[in-house]
Amino acid sequence: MTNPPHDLNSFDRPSVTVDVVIFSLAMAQNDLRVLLVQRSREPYIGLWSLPGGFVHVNESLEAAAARQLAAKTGLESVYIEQLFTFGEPQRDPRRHVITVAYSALVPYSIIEEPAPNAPLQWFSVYDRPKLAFDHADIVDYALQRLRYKLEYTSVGFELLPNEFTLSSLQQAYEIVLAEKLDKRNFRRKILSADIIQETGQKSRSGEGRPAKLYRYQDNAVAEIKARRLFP
Amino acid sequence: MTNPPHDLNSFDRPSVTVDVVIFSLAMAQNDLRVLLVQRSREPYIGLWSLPGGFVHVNESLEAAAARQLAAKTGLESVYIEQLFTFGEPQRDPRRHVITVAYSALVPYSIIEEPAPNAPLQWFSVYDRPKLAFDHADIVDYALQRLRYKLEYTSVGFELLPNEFTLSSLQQAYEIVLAEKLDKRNFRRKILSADIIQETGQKSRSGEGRPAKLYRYQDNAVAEIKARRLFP
DNA sequence: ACAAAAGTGTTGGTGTTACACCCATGT
DNA sequence: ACATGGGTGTAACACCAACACTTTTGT
Repeated sequence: MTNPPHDLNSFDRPSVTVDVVIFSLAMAQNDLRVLLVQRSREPYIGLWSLPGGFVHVNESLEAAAARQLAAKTGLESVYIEQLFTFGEPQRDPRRHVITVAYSALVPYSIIEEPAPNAPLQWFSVYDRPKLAFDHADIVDYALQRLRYKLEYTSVGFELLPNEFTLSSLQQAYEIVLAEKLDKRNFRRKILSADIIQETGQKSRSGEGRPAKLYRYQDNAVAEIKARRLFP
Repeated sequence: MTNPPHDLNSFDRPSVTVDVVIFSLAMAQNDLRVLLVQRSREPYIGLWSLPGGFVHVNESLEAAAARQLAAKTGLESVYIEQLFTFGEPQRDPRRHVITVAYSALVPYSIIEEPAPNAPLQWFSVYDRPKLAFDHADIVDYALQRLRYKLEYTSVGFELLPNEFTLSSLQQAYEIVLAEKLDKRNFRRKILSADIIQETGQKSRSGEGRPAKLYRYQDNAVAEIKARRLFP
């Protein structure tokens, strides 16, 4: 989002915003969602856009991104990562605004659903409305990057609650990658990567055999071995 | 480089620069070099720093980076890539300056050596002077990224002239990765990637058997197959 | 003829994919 | 007892790493 400043002076330098692509999973709907805000003023009034805003002076970029995230979700310590900086002069029709794009991963179902007509909604990344500015490019880029990182790092765990079953982890991977994975191969690879541990508990959610619950060993997103998780 | 503006007003928003890590190979010295400029004013006067400067209004980031590159090297159409954006408020002791770091690869020996006391010099990335601001971090990051991309894309060709031998290509890889590679495996992998073609010519540089010359097929830096070039 | 660099194959090991059935629980 | 989802092993194949000698040229 690139709101106008309160004074409309034209400065001789571009200004800087952050925009945050906030992803979360809707496991029940088998869907990857992104949080969008509806613009209340020109330009692009009524269109949806990424949460974002100006970087304050003496505020780090990551702090600015975290501030946007906290403002929209109330969440503070979630995974957040710089993506890319978009600076085409015409990306904002009013004046030159450079935006540093961030991506955040919010654990599944941590946030309650907004009211149906709220100006803040979750949308499927696979079926989203027309976005303001170049935000569609930013979301596309973020998705591509998320998929890529899912394959060779352990970011995937950031989308799940602390304790999870291997099936739900696999489902998360399948939703993001938009493809089916082989159950046995998936389990072997995750287990052999040695990054999760059993909690000793079992989930008993409805029917079927209860599944072992696992915990991610480390909060840091580490490279998984030398090789990709799913080539 | 983050020069002060001519007026020293303190604005209420951070300003934006680009800094460019310009790499080139010194094949004869088996060295990877980076182009640095010596600062002529405070802060960090006398220290070396990356070529850089403010992004003009209505100028794209990539254009600003290309402008810096052309100003220092005279080169226009070389490989240039956005790396990361550094925005810690204290990275410039004067005021908040956000810099978008770019990396450029300049073909081997395209540029003449500057005069010995010029304020613009090539330095070995492995043995470089103390750098101003956070530029040492930026160079480290650029080197890490270059190594990484070398492994799974074809950026390596950007460091060589249009026509090259497999031995010189291997030498380029060895310099950047700072490790020896197996000749037979290297050749097999490059040739099977199907991204270079024989020119039909041979290099006859001094002693030894003349080597076939190859040309890179495509100017675009493409992913090489699904797998890394050198895992 | 010899020094120097170019060029060339094979083998063992490791990782990856594809694939089908039994197990524990709730109804 | 049956429906539901959890959990497990193996065999063929592809890719990778390690390794040494022959060829072509200049001197």
